[in-house]
Amino acid sequence: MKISQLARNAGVTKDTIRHYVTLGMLVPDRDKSNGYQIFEEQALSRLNFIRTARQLGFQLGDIQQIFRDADDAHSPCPRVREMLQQRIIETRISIDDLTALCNCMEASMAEWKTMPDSVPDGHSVCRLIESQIAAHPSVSCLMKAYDLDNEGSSMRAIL
Amino acid sequence: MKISQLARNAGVTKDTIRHYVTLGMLVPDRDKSNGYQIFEEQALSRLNFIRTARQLGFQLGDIQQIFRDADDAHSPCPRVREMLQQRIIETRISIDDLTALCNCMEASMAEWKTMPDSVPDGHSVCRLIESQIAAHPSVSCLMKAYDLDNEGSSMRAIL
DNA sequence: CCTTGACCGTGGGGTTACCCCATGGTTAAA
DNA sequence: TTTAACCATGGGGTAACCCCACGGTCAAGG
Repeated sequence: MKISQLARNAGVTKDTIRHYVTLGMLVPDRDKSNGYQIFEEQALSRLNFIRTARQLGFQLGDIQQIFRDADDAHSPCPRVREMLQQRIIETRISIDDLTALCNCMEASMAEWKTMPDSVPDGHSVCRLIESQIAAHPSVSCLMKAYDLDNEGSSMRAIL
Repeated sequence: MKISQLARNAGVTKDTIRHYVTLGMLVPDRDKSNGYQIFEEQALSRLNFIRTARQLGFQLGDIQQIFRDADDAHSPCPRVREMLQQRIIETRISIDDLTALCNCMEASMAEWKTMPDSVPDGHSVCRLIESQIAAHPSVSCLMKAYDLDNEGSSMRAIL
């Protein structure tokens, strides 16, 4: 199989395949006459594996590690379980962060409903955004979103 | 103010400030004797503005546009309202995507509870992940997460 | 006066998972 | 034989920085 056919079969772009080849995640044979990459059926399984793992939240580095484990005849499964658990935790944090962001944005939109458009002068660029700059600037937005205390010290400890 | 003091006052790194300077978002004076960057009080307001806008989900490119508007004495506010609305939509989509991913990961973890660790052979790398490769591979995971139909044609249209 | 440590600027590479372009060679069909 | 489709390679770009190294500058203590 040449690269275009593999790409079609796997539903990825040629660039993606080339990227995996440079990372050593796919190792094609070469047609000696012209240097073309020749992929076996196994490459398709690998691509399916990679796609599935990526859908599960694994990064390419993780997947490379899994392949290395497998090449050493070690079971990658314990590591896979650990990594997935970690990804779940990270993903939950991302969701919480984005939810806080969304709340923050919606609160701002609501506040802005009653505010006029300002013309910038030397001191002000955009009063809408400036209205959101608070006394404890580094934590104000998240404090709003999370409804934390006024002092914000616990939050600052986290940040 | 020199860069370190500005960084301390604003709660960002020197590299961040340098980054903004190269993007033209901050324009320091120069000490002619040694070339050091000299920042005025206004730079601090700008950094607060940038941080707040970033917390609201704006990208640096958006913020540059806002600054350009303000420099032209146009009110950036209408654009800011539009952009924030768009960011809210995008953020909601991201949250939905991550939630689907999280459901997918948790479903896999649950399925794997009863599965043993496999030793890799020529055909299998990790049976845990391979158990998730489905008949319609490009949509299987999202289909599960969204509980879509078996055929998956509508999903494929989206992808 | 000299040393030492903290500061400064510049330039370059790295991160993630690719995408896009240009160049030049190859192949298969008409 | 032309021509369109394919191939490899190399390089640059994405977002928002972080980190390192090199070499110059400055201020305080001995």
